Amino acid sequence: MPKYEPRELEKKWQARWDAERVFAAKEDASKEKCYILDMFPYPSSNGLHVGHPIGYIATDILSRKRRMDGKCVLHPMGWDAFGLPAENYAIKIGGHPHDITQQSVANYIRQLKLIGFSYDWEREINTSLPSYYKWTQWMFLLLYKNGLAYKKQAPVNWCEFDHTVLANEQVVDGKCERCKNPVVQKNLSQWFFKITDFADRLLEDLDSLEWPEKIKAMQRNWIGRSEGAEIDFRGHTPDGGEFDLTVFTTRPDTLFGVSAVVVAPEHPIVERLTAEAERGAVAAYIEATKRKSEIERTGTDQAKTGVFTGAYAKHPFTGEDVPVYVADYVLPQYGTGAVMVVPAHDERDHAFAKTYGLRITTVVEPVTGTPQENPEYRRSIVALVEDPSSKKVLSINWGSSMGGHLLVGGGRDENEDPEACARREILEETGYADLELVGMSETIHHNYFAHSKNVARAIDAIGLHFRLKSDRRASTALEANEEGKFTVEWLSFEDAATKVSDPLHAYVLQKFAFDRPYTDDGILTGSGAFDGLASADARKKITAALEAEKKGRKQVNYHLRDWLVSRQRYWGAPIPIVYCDEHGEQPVPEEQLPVTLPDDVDFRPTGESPLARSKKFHDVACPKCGKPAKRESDTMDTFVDSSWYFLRYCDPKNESAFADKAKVDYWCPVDTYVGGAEHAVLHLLYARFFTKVLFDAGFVKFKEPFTRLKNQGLILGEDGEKMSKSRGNVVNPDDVIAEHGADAFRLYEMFMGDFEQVKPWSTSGIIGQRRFLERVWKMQSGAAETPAKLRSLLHKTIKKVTEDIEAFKFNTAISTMMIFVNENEGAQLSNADYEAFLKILSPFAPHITEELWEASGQKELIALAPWPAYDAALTVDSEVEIALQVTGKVKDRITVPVDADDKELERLAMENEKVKAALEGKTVKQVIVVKKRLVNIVAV
RNA sequence: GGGGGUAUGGCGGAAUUGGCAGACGCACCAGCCUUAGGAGCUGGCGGGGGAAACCCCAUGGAGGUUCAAGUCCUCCUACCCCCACCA
Repeated sequence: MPKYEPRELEKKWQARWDAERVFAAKEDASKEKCYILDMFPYPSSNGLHVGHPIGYIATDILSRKRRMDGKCVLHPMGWDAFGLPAENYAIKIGGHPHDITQQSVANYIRQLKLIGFSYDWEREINTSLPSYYKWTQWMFLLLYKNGLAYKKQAPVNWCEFDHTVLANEQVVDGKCERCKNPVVQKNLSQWFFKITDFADRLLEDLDSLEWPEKIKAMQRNWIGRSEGAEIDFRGHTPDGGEFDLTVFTTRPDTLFGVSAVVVAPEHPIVERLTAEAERGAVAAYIEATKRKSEIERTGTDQAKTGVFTGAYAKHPFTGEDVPVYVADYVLPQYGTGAVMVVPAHDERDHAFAKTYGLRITTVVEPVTGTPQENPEYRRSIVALVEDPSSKKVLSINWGSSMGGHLLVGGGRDENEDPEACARREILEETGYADLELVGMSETIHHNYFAHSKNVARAIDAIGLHFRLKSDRRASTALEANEEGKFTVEWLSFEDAATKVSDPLHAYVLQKFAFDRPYTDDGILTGSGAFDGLASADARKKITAALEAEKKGRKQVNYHLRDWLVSRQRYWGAPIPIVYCDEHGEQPVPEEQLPVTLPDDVDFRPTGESPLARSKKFHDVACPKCGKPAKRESDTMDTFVDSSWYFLRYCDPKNESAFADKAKVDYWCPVDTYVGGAEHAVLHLLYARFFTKVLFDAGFVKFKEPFTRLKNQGLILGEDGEKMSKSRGNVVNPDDVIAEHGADAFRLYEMFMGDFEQVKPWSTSGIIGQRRFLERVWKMQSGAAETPAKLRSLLHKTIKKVTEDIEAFKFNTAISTMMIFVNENEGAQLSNADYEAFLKILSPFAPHITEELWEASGQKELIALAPWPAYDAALTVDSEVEIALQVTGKVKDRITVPVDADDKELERLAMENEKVKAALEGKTVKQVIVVKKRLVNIVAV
């Protein structure tokens, strides 16, 4: 046997796969199809580092295995090739983005081929080529014709320094990602896609997907559906002006706690509602808001500022006048751009009310704890005693088993005054007597289960806030059963907040010590006819009452906004629209597509779209009348390109359609989709949106593009930090492969740990995989028959590897194969069994297994060989080792027949010498037998 | 502030879903082989005690349920990711 020289044989097999077109996908209606897809990369000029291919290796293993299963596999690769980095780099070095992209693509292909992936390279796509973006433009027109693409004036992120619009993702902490200068808002006429029309469908269909919960949660979050109500306030100014102002709230149950109405500074009504006397102040405030940067405006820890407008709004039910303010904590683009201020039940409103001295009225009584069945009713008090000189609160420590730290609490008789009751309890338990009452809470509805008395309780509690006037203490008067059960401690506010865990006491602490408003649901109070209702019920009833009086309505709002797709940049797909003086906005007729990028243009950003500078491009004839017209000069967001690319792979060279319908019907949807979690929202949401648009238009038969999604975990540098050029911890796969070969590299990436978990790279770790392959290289076969024990191990290994590949548990699949190889010494394997092992290893290490397969006398490729079946009977042992425990401690291990019954196992355990010794002088209380696992003899 | 996740030897990570914690690999240690070793082979390798048999402790922390807990429940801590003045 020659030495294992990975590089030599890897080149050999890669060349043969290419030459024989082994991985070219062909539709075959008689076979089950399987579409396994990687998120296509943006070909960066930096090339791939070792973190990138982990997902590609996983999909390659799955694809190779599924091909061997006899399935028809589509496993393509392509390039998300439009985008800013290539354009910026071109500007920097004075080249053209097209050339730079082509160079990067060539380098990516070289690197990917080095790793030995089984892509169908004949289906390679590139979003920056006219043959592709013709269909991106076609998609735009499809949306346009269905009323889903529209142009409107909108505020966008604008970088003053780079003179360009920036996508949201290019704005980092309110600054331009590239030049780090602050980003300002600018009003520009922009193209949007109406993704908001699909909000509910995008939300509902998530349930049907085999996606990580995390990604689904992020999408739900991004869509941000919130149910609530719009409420109309009738307003007036002292100058006799009148106006209608509608607010949006998710908490109509708190309507009776309104003490002001606030509108966003950008709200168009501000002009009308501002009283003459306040105009100066309001204008100054709006001006100040404009000067604020994104971060200053939207930081959650910013102080709540605002200005009174002089106007008042009438409460829709009580008719009371509440003041109207302008404040920048209200955002113009969400809801109606106006909110009702309920200081008692919203953190921001609370802070605002504190600053401007607004009334704080409790209209929702708190509910704490978990409601129980058939509770006993009680009354109680909870007293917070504060020592103002030391800023500490009085706590009673009952010990960890009795509820831990509490404030002072106690039961209250039906007619007892809460203050008197609290003073009595404080005196009895702590002895403090010189107290001043400074606050009393609303009724708190507390539910809990009293384990000591085995009874459920519903308690109406009153919280009281006392200040210590002096530390004069009387002697305590404890009941006999309370003596010595607790200690009295003074805790800092912060200590108390972490130590007091009982929900009732914690609420009282938060209310008095930290002045926190109650923002959860509860029981209505001070709300007229709605008193006593639970919040959820009250929301419905109050909304219904508003509707009946035509003063409001049920309303659903979404965080999701329409998708802004215009970009004032060169390196993207031109938007296929023409503007005619006579006929206005005109779509470019389909037969004129693609609208190609001009190559004679200076694409340096100056503020206007570079395409507008090309006369050849810009001056066209109106498609309708033929008179001179102007072409739209914006390009599309690159996320448009990637929203439909998975369809193009089905039929990448089609010139008359984005793909042949029969081919799309055959291959789609994608069965397994793999990529990084950074695309959790944007790309995956947009692709889902496009799929629904195409479904509605009858082009595809499925509503969701990606049935199963897996996210690869990030690979960190050896220092445990994210790999980056600036940190200097980037590892290049080229170097690793040059030293140990692609097979060792593939195995190591898969062996490192759980596929979806973050994990650091270790260059020394890869040697283990190289050693494993060296052992495989030296494995021998030729025995007439494999020994029974090894044969059984082989079949268990086949079973485990088969199941683990499907479940993306590649790390344990590899360790199982290592165990098999470690167990295998000398020429014990039959040729057939040896070859079966090579087959299950082949998706992981395709090159070495092709070589050994050939050396074993096979003429066909192992990549085309059938996946071995395992004999289920051989995966089950006839004997198993079980543990013998005495009271949970293992005393011995014995080997027993696998089908031994409980009685037999118990007998064997009782007869065991070590068990007998451990049972010496003890009485057996119970024997637990778990077949194939253990016998546990409980003895005292 | 909201949502999601993670925590197991020196390190990466296993653990049949409640049943023998530490599989597999790296690193390390000892021995063999070798002129040599960044090669190969054999053995060891969570901590503590003990000559040994064996005993005790141990899966971020504290409680709990159970014959049995890394796994289930309650509370807490630390770190990571995403979103965030969204009313």
